[in-house]
Amino acid sequence: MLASPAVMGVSESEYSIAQHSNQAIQMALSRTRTTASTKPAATRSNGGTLQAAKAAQTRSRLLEATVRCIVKHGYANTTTPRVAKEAGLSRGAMMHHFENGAALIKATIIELHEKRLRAFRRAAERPEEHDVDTLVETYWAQVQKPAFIAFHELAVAARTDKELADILLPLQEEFRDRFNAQAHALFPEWGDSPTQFDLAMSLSQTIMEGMAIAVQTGAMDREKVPMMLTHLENQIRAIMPATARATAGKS
Amino acid sequence: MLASPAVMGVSESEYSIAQHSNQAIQMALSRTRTTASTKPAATRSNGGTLQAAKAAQTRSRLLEATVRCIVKHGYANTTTPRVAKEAGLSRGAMMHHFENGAALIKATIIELHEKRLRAFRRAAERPEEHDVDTLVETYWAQVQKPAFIAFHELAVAARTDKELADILLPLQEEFRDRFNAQAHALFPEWGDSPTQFDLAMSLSQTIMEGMAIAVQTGAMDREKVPMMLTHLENQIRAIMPATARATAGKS
DNA sequence: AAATACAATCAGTCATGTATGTTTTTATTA
DNA sequence: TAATAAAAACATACATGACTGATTGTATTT
Repeated sequence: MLASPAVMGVSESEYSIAQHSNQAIQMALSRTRTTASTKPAATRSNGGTLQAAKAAQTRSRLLEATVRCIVKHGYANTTTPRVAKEAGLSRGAMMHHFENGAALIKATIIELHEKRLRAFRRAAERPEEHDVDTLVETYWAQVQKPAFIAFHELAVAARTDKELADILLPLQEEFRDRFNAQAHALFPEWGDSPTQFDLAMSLSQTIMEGMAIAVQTGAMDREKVPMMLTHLENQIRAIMPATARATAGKS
Repeated sequence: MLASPAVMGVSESEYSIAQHSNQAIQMALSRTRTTASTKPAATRSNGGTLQAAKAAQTRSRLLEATVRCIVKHGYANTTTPRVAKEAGLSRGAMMHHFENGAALIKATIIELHEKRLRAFRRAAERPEEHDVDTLVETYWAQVQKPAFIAFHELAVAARTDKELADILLPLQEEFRDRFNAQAHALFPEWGDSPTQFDLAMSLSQTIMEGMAIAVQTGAMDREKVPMMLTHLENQIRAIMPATARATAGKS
């Protein structure tokens, strides 16, 4: 709706730059290739052949470019030419790896989803940082990263885009479930208080995700964040069952 | 990006229906006109002339249609032909009232902004309903209405759209200020506890707005809403200064 | 040589802004 | 007061630019 044509049109020179950087990447890849033949397992993760490795790398570059585009320009302005440019590839080459835009988006969503779950798992694998404060700050850091921003951008778009919703909603449900499972593993002490646990989890997610969006969209001042996080931490400790308070609480 | 061309094309018949309903409205307006000449102040709110009333009505129809489009199809798919169709008007007629898409969006934002503030003021003007529970439920009802959904849709789009941001961000700041002023008027008892007041306000907005978005986008189950609202209400009462607890609290 | 990665080009569709008609309302005056 | 010119509301048509999917062509790998 509100997009001035002059701004939309990308200059020819910019395209050339992209093409140029593309060639640079190609050269770098060629060099990698010659050395890679001696250690196949490292780069040849997929089919074992060189082309497969190249394809996998290009695919991954495209997915990363898609996420960058969504974060920088929004989902609506993430067009196939733009992603190709961002990846330093021609659109034709891109269409070779993903038969259409929908395929690219779908692959990106799945990749994003797994990225978020991996990040969450890594956080869980640090038993020395299982106190409430650290976990809150860790999740707060997460919701400010590109993966979450892109995910929210997609979630908003999916509200009015059935095709997107069909891909995204099942994944969101899976994320919620796995998120909950991880959280249970993190806090075995809450096992006998499922209601409180549920409240603490919902509260954490709502406040931190809501705040991240509010700050991103200018609905809230950044200055209020520390106050809110501190309050949330205290709240979680207050909700916590007395048995757990000794192990995970600090206050 | 992900929009199948077949779905995008709107059938001819739908357009005809819009045209027809348009004529119906015109006829209704004509009838109003003959009677309106006896009581000019009612319908001729603007310049006093009949055309002015007609223009105002059409303008308002266009703004409402824009909001409906944003809510139904998302900001990105809110195109000028779509809005015109939704309003039952030709695109040319629409361009007569708003010289371009930007003007329409800007007017819509201002209208939305004032609508939200009016709704908030109405809530404030009921001294009999100034207890915490009622206020929370009132605001919760607000953030589920089209005005808030559209506003969020615009806020997300503005993150990556400078032109939109230039219109929206100043208005958002104004909204925050007016919102705060209204809230102060609502709770004079908190006057001597600005820090607590700030926390209670931020908490309320973050939780309810965040939850509304989360529910809308499928990130959260609707079932968890009552639990969260109850908790928020209790929280506000806990944060409240002791002097106020007697008047506005229910415990 | 067959297949795969990649590039370039084309036709179709849609949105945007603008220019040009048509009808209705308002103002003016005979 | 009836006729009419000016203005405003509304409709239609056109030119431009962008994205999409598809086709065709080239170089590299197997």
